[in-house]
Amino acid sequence: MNKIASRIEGERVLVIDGVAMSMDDCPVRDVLDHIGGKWNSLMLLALADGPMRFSQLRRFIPDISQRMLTQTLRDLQRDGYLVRTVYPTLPPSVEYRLTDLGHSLLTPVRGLVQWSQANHATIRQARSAYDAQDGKGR
Amino acid sequence: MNKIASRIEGERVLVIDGVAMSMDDCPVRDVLDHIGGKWNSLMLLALADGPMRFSQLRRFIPDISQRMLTQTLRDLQRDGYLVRTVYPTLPPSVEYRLTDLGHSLLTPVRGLVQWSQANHATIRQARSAYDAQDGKGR
DNA sequence: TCCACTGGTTACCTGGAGGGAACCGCGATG
DNA sequence: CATCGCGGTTCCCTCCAGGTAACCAGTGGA
Repeated sequence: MNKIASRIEGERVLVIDGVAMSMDDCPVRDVLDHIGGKWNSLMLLALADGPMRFSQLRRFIPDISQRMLTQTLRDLQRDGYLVRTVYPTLPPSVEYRLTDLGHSLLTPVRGLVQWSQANHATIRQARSAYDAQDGKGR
Repeated sequence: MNKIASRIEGERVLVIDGVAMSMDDCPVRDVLDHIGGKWNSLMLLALADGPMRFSQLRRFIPDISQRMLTQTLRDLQRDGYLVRTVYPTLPPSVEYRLTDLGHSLLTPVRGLVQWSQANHATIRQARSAYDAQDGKGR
């Protein structure tokens, strides 16, 4: 059996696919929880091909509220995905630019984006099929 | 400018990286919101190398509550990532098995998992650096 | 004089994700 | 007779992500 839920040196660990995954201090969840926010991955994609200013991002993603824009940018900055630079012009302009870490995260994120676009129709189909049989035979 | 926030045939669309992303009915968010749940991606990984039964999964992922286990499995089944098969034994045993769609989703998910493990240390470092400077200079 | 734009902060509120615990029928086991 | 494991369902509660709106200082333009 390849699957092991055990303790290695007192730490609870799952071994899946031959890869150890810690449950107590899971790096995967630690990362996924943050980029899993409503706007985070979209923000990374928005900054993919060049830095943007605050109000530029605001116009680019019209659905985001000012509060969530600030918060999302702060979160991404805190995790080191982007840098915030203030230029002392009048009025001061603030530039957000992806770091190398941010750019490298884009690779797996794009993988998921492409998969989503490729399989969206299939999923919608599966959903309506499930809902239909759920309604009749239960 | 590569970035366009516009309307194509009345639909609000972002063009990022040369790829059109719908905002109104976004396939990416539609997928990411579902696999972004707390247990969903872990569940896919747990079923990666073979089907498992309900209580087998329960023991495998001890932290999940019975309620969330059922709900997560239903969600994944609804989206077509896995199939639920009841064997009329006594007591009836229920098997959960990934579909081809589920397996194919594992590819990009693994990409993210690997990235997370590779860059976890860097991120934690960035976080504590941010928190430290936030404390002093603000 | 009044408004708009810059880049935010703050207070308030709500919906829903997720946790905990009890309960279910059935059969096997002690 | 009681308890365990199977595979759930149901109710209740808490917490927080995220939305709305008001407000801020400073400057430029009509």
